[in-house]
Amino acid sequence: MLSKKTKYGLKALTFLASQKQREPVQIAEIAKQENISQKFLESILLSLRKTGFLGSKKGKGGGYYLIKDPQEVLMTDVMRVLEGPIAMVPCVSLNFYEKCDDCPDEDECSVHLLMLKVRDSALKVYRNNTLADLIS
Amino acid sequence: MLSKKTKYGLKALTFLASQKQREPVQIAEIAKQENISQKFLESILLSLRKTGFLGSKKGKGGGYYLIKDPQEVLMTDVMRVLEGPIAMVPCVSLNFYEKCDDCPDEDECSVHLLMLKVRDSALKVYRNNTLADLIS
DNA sequence: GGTTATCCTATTAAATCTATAGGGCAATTA
DNA sequence: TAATTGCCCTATAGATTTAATAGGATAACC
Repeated sequence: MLSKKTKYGLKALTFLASQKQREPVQIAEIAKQENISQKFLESILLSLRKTGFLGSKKGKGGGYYLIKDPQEVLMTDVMRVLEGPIAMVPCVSLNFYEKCDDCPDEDECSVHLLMLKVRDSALKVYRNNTLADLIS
Repeated sequence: MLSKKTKYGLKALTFLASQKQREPVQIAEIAKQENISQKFLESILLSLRKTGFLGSKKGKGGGYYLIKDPQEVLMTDVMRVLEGPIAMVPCVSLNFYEKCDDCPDEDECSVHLLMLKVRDSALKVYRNNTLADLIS
């Protein structure tokens, strides 16, 4: 299940991307438009800034704005920051690999095999979609 | 993230499918071989029986056994029983559809659009894989 | 210097997941 | 028919994660 954090994060990014000018938008404005709890959104935007997706400006006329062009923002990167691993099990994760406690041999594991295929298919989608593709 | 329930369920199904004869295997035996908590596995196997994947036999010489041929057990069906919806958001789910509270219009929603693609790609994998494909 | 709006930490409420406990019930075997 | 075996079922508890809230610190701008 997709977390609310990711859902809200994606909506906020899309909102900022579809803005005519690249001028700062206040958290309150985004929260209102997208029906998101303002305080919760605050922490999400903060993490998107720290990971290089957004810039921010304090004080009057301040807010958040997109740093890169929407075409250059890959969904793989966004998803990994917001949702974490794209893989459904750590043992098939590219960026968050971890060995399973059970499971003596990954190559013999049926779950491993299946989840590898699922990961690849998801990866394909995320790699072929940028923030620009989400704007309808 | 894939739940332990699904992981264990898949392992158990694979274990039963790779059995030479189609004779009942005790819970304890499966739990030991696959490093699974026996009591937890018990409830998982029970749900797999109730949903028509497994049969069971009580008393001495009893246990669980596969009902269908492994080639006929689609991963779509297994996943939906064990893990629930294949979609990452209810608004793009085929079998567990639900409207979002926020989001006035699904067709305009960027998350909806992206998750539709992800669902389709996952579905493709699950539809093209049966229990027989998991046995290496 | 006051106003605006982001920044940051801590805390909590709720939900879900994982596992355990304990006994009941049905089938088999002797 | 009595004992044994192993599934059947419910309840519960601990742990983890998620979602949201509270409250103030900090920085920018006029």
